[in-house]
Amino acid sequence: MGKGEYLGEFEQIVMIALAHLGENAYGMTIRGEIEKRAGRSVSIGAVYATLDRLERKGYVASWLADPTAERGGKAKRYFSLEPAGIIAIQRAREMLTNMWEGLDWDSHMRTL
Amino acid sequence: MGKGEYLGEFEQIVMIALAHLGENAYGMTIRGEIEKRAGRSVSIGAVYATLDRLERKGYVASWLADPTAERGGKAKRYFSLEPAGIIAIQRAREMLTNMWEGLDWDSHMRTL
DNA sequence: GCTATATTTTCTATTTTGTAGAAAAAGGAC
DNA sequence: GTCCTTTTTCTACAAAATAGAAAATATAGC
Repeated sequence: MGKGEYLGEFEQIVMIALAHLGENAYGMTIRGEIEKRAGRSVSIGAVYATLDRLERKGYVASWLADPTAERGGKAKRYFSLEPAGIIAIQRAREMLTNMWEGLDWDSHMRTL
Repeated sequence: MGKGEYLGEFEQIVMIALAHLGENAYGMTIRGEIEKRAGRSVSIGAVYATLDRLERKGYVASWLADPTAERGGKAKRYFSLEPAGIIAIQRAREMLTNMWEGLDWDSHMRTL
């Protein structure tokens, strides 16, 4: 895609989920947030692969947390939005808004 | 992607452009509409590749027109949205709306 | 008819995204 | 130490995005 200039569909979804979760964003909660809001099941592998790509692009940051004493398990890796990521997701949103703007959608509804 | 269950980012853009253009949607005008609204330059190859994919999925239909006497050139291939396409693009829009809904975006603006 | 020119679509190749799911880590409980 | 539980890693592959040169094909002029 040129050089990854624009956010893909799933990348957008992941970033918005991150924004909603705030301090509590890590693999499993991110996946849950997406399933809840988008009403769409996603594999955990898809979430991490996307998160890794987003991190490489400088849109999100991650760090390992100390293991909490909740009940065992590997340490969580938390994620947060980086300034560049916030700009990117805003841009993606605006672009879509501009695309939809002024559409006389009803004229297409006849076909339904 | 499962089995192409969801629309990709550019697929959405192309379909919305199609909706705006109505009767006058063919390769070149679609590309122009995207550049105008999304403010993003796209190669003609990207447009057609996406249109072909969308047609294979049954989201858009296309047909060759008689060559108009405007000034030579190959016959135009017009495109239009199919009912299934309209449903798909609506769904994609709703999904994104649900993702954005209720986001306390300001709390993230601090970083900017 | 031939040539130049304009318009639009095709084709080919490659990179980036999207996706799944099994395997690996690693801490707590007993 | 062995067995759960939670979470991340890894591997492999399918689909989407993208570019741009090449091919088609019609009109105009001579």
